[in-house]
Amino acid sequence: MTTERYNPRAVEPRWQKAWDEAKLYEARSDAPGETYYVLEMFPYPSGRIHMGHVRNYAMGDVVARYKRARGFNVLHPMGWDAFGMPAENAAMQNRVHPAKWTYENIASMRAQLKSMGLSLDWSREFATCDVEYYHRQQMLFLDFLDAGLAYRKKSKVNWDPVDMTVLANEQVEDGRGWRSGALVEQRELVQWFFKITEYADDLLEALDHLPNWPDKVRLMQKNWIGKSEGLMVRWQLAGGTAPAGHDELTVFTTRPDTLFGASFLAVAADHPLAASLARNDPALADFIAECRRAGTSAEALETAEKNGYRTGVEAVHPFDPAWTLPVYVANFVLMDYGTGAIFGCPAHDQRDLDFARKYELPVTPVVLPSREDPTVFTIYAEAYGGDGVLFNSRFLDGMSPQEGFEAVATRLGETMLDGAPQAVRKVNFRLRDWGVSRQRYWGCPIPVLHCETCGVVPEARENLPVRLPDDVEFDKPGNPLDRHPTWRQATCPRCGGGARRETDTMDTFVDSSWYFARFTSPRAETPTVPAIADAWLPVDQYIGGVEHAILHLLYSRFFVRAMKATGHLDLVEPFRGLFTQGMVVHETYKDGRDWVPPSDVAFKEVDGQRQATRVSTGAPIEIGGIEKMSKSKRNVVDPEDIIGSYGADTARWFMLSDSPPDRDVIWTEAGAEGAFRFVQRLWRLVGDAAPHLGDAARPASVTGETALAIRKAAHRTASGVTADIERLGFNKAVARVHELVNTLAGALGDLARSDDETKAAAAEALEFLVKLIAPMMPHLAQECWTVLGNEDFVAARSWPQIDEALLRDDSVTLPLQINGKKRGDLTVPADASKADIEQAALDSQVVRDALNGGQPKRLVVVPGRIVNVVV
RNA sequence: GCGGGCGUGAUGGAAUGGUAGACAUACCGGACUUAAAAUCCGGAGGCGCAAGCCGUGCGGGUUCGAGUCCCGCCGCCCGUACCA
Repeated sequence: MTTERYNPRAVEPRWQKAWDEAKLYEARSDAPGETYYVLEMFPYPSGRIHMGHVRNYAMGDVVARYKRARGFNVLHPMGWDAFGMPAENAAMQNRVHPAKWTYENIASMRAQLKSMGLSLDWSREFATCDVEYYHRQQMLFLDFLDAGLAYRKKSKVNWDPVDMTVLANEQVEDGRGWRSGALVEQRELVQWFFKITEYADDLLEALDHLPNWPDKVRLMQKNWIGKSEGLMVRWQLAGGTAPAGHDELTVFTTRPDTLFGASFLAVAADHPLAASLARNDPALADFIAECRRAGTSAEALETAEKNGYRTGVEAVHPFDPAWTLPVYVANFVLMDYGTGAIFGCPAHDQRDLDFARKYELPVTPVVLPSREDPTVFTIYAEAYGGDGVLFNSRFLDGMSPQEGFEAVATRLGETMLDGAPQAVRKVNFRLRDWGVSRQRYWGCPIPVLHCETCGVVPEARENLPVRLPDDVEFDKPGNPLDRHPTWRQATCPRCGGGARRETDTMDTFVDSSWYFARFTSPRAETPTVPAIADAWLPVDQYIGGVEHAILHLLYSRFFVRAMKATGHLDLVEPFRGLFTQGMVVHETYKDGRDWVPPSDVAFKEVDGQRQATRVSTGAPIEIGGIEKMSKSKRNVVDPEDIIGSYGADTARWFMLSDSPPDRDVIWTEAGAEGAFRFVQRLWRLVGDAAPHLGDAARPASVTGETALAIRKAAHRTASGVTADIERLGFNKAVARVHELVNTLAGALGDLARSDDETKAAAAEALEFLVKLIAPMMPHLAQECWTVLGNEDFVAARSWPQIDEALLRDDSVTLPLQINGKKRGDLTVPADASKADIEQAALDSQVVRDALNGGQPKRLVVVPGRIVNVVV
């Protein structure tokens, strides 16, 4: 009778091996069923998986297994985002070749992932540093080059002096390199770019057609692309005040309606006008130099005082030749946005207002908020950025800002200056082209050559791949490819003369921008097989961390557009559904100034207070905040330890329990133990019941009360779990399974002496239970499945068939409220009419007491929900 | 600054505008045990002997009915920033 303890250490590897041998999870594009592509963001092979991976892949695996059970033809692959700096750092520190380091890491992480029992198609595995992969990436690069989507230009770049490489704007955070944390310098270099701005509008527009993306991510992308519609306005510079060659100044504005509130113009320190003026003005030259210095330091940006230098140049107002405004050089104007020049309207822009107050410039309000008196409305310390009616604005008076915008655009558009309109409409984007050149070794070589006679020449396609040389030294900082004795020497495919190889490699974000497409034909000679890619893509459900909300997702969205333009697939968006999961966090512990790992901390309860001591020394421990697991805080729990002691199913179950998947989950030892206890409890339930189920035929309908209750519980749980998984509400699905187990544990206690009908209901309920947990705890489910007398894989079986009739009750108990407060229950037949329920309510004792013989003021009946009597 | 999200028991969290606190963790009591662990049964928002009253950050509002919707505050978290 007593079931033996479930031993995951024996069971889990056994089934993993069996699944492997059966090739259970290998996907075929010609298999029956509608395709479904589930993908979790592939890992960087750092060497060990962490709890964040466990959570991410557990979620994806639930979706994959669930969809498979629903009859979908599921693709669920895994690979490695394997190029990047850490491998080179390891090479420099430990004198190990990046390739060796990377592939060894991959081997150990693959073993760790396999111990999780994920339903992955490992036959499609690749690493982005495999030559077979970066070969195809080079093919894509050449196609992009042909299509004008890749190009070279000299540009000011963000130079990371520690990593000795260029960074994209996206990779600079607060003026520091995203990886090294070093202050970024500006340098002029010739770089390779992808023309992501070509699709700026489309990338923005298409966000509205991604309903299965989190609003948050769509918004972040929208802000990043930063579209603004405005006017390029040409201002004449007053004769005699401006240097030769500067007759006018063009300004970009999104608020031409506030033109009559303008009180100054300002140009960036790098603006050509500023440069011209500085030649004869040492004080201005000093000011500009100071701006540049401040511009590169992050602290200066933080404190950000608005500083300006009055140049003496005067600009003529576009609508009034007699009205001139001073032109400043200002530290807050950016050369690389718009035209590098602005007009300031202090009343309606806080930054302009701060500037105007500092330099005592006029502040004229031109937008009147509703219900304000135009004769007294005054701007004090805060600019007014809201809507209203234009005033103090001559011919614009009385218009809305939108009407004002149009009126100014029209009038200035018709005003000709030197044969060109004084203003034209212009759409500006914050988004810049994507600089992909990296001065690193461990990346995909850019397949071009520099020929002395032909210039920049793409490598011939038949000469691909351009392989990374193995024999490189990492004893000095910088790019080892530059120092390689022979690798750079090549032959120009155009003229046959000597040429020098490009030594830049591609940003590793390029590698991850199309891997999801490669998974559809991972061994193809071409980057994709379009027909197959189009059959699988887009990815139906993509799951990963929100930290990739902008960069990786935006680059991938660009890539499918560029790949479509070059004929590699026919796709609008890469990811139909996106889910961003929360982090795994853990308490921190401190012994004095030292961080202490959780494994070295023991707890006890003293007077209701949790106290901690250090196991190794007995020292008292201070319990700190709950933070993201990190090496520096030492609050890391190693999945391998957890899987080794509790098993993969326990780790998976705990990761799915309790916390909503988009929020952070706190890893606790108690929580893990609780999950393990549940594993054992479920195992006992199935094991104890299995011998008594017999082969009782499953009746079409049941009459016994217990049997019916069992069936209802099973079908209702199945229905609820189905809905929860569809919405990725894993924590709720877990709660429902708990409920079912609680119910069954009570109902099946005396199964040996039950009638056949009850035994049959129990058999069905246990089958349901096992199928419902199978996506989350596949090993336990399979072991239970076997105990229930099955010889096949539960993972290959279909999802429980739900009998809708069992979801309904014959009678329902409604809460009975008096004046909105619950005063009793009312049990009525499920099909009772509204009138019947009303009558039943009026007949009830509580209502009669409350009415005291009178009539109710109102009677609210929501069938199936509630009854409310207002007296 | 701007944008977004969130505030519910001791804790993680449930709750299409309809019985607030499902489920779990921790806790308390009981059974089993020489004992402990495991397991099983039971308890539990607060106040109150009870009837009952009060309870979802605070203050208003809409509604028969508000954790949920609206307005105004407070607090925390995340993203982002001289973007004209």
